[in-house]
Amino acid sequence: MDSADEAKVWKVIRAIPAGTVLGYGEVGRLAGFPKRARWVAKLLASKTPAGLPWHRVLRSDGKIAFAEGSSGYERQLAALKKEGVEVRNGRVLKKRVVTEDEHLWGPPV
DNA sequence: CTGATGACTGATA
DNA sequence: CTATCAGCCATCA
Repeated sequence: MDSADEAKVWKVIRAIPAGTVLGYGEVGRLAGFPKRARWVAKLLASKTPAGLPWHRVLRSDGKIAFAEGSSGYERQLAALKKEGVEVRNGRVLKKRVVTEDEHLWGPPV
């Protein structure tokens, strides 16, 4: 895994609009890695850059990936609510995704 | 090399 | 709706 691959992932995550969420698998797919959801999760677990909106990344079913009650869970939940995302019992309602919007890959940040 | 593990996913019952 | 199961893939003992 080169840092270039990681950079793609960061770029995708940074492109997620506030109040919107994406799944690990979707982030991986948009970054060009269809079957690396776990790898993306691993990246976030250890190499998350400062300022990255990692809290906008959830499981495919819209639930927070952390165990309920854990510190990470609390932090992510708070951050999501703060951005206006509706969360019910650890699950995000009306999950809005950016899907295949190519403008995502427009001008470099 | 082998097997276990994990911020995962999709199919099935 | 929840519960299992089988893939998936990088990392580590």
